[in-house]
Amino acid sequence: MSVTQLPHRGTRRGAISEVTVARLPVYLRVLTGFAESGVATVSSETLAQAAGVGPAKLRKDLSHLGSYGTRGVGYDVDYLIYQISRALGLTQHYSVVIVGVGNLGHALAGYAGFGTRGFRVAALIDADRSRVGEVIAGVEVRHVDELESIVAEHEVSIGVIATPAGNAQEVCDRLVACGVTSVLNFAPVVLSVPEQVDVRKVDLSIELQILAFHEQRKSVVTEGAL
Amino acid sequence: MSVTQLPHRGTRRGAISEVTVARLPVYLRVLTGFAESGVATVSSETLAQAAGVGPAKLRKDLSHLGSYGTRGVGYDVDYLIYQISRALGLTQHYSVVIVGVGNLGHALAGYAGFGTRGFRVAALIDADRSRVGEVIAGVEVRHVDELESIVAEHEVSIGVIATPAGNAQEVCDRLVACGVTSVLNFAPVVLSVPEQVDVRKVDLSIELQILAFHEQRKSVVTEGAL
DNA sequence: ACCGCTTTGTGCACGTGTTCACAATCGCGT
DNA sequence: ACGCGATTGTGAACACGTGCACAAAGCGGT
Repeated sequence: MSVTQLPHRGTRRGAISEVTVARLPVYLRVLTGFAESGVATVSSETLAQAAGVGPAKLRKDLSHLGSYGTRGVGYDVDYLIYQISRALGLTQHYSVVIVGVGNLGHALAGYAGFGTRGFRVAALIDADRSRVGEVIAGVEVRHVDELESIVAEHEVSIGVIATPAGNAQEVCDRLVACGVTSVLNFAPVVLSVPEQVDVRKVDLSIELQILAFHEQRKSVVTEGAL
Repeated sequence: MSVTQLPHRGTRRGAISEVTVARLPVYLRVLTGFAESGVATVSSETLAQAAGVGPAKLRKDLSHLGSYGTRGVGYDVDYLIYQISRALGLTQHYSVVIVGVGNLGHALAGYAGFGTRGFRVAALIDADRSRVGEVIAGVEVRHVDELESIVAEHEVSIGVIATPAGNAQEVCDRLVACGVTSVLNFAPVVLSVPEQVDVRKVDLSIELQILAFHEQRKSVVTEGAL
């Protein structure tokens, strides 16, 4: 999973907490699965188990969006999907640019999650001119020199950085300079951005290291049991 | 960033908390950068800024591993790198298998973070026989039928799942059945695993949706300011 | 040897997130 | 119309993470 890079900007009154927001997409996915299976209503018990959380936490999370369940019955699947989508802002449409068309950028471009649910990949951007013009998953690769004009033209609000670590900050600065206010960073660096920009970081190496820690803990425990 | 899928298994006495463990790899990376720049000692102030956290939090995190700083001076970069590495269990070696050689599996195989720091990719595994034998980033692709024997032979403890969503749970079950105790899941599903297995999840779509939420919040605020 | 400057390590207070337990509420059968 | 079983929504207790503020402790200059 990924972690926010910046400390919480003061939580507004009545706002949904950050941890809750992070869980809503999971509920949404599970609910979509139920909907496709033809399930019409779910209890917090069932939904919570499918999402891997406790029922109480689930109900409290959902209660922050409003009272969309009916007591004694549960939640209407379709209606809850709509409400969560709305709370997450998925009823609007967002244009995304992916900068860096290496292996990772390639994978991201092909990722199904991008096309659906309100996200449209406006362009793939790379510094290597030999890749420019190539079409990946229906999207054209364009040169990084055009970054500013692409962002302006498509009203891009979300930038995905999949460049090598060395270029990430520069790319980020350029994105921010032309109005991008959310950044998803795959490069292994800590980006510095102005206050109002949100950065989320996905870092392979960090995930592995966290797993390594738990592995080690397990072996120590096992030793201790001998 | 990514998130643990399961609730905290009871925190052991004297253990390092989960949030701290998640930050240690960041400190480690920043420290490595300092070391390469020839910096010998850093203060909590400097290190914290580079890592994007507050100085107090940083010191408290580090204090959980022991007293490795010297007052009035700061932390010895090399020594601290060693201590964090040891705390994370990176002084040991871990064998990893990557299951699913699509775009994402390809990207992961090529990712530099895997080769270094105690992680060795034992094999790439795919269900498509036409890919078997291919060599990616110096690692051979082998068929999923051999999964169990590969895991046993290389004493694999960490499995990376980069398969389509539909196959993820099955692959996970097989990995767990032959002794893998840590799983890094890129497939957009909630895996169910036995108690002692750690699962971490990296989910593109979830990250985007979280960013979408913040984007929406910003535009609402902007509207309100008109 | 001492003093003052710097920086760590940490006790304490605060805020946030989680869990429990239960009252409020709904549908349904009679 | 009414009562019963089921399930939500939530107040209150609790656990955990964060940030402040300061005492403890090292270094260097005199």
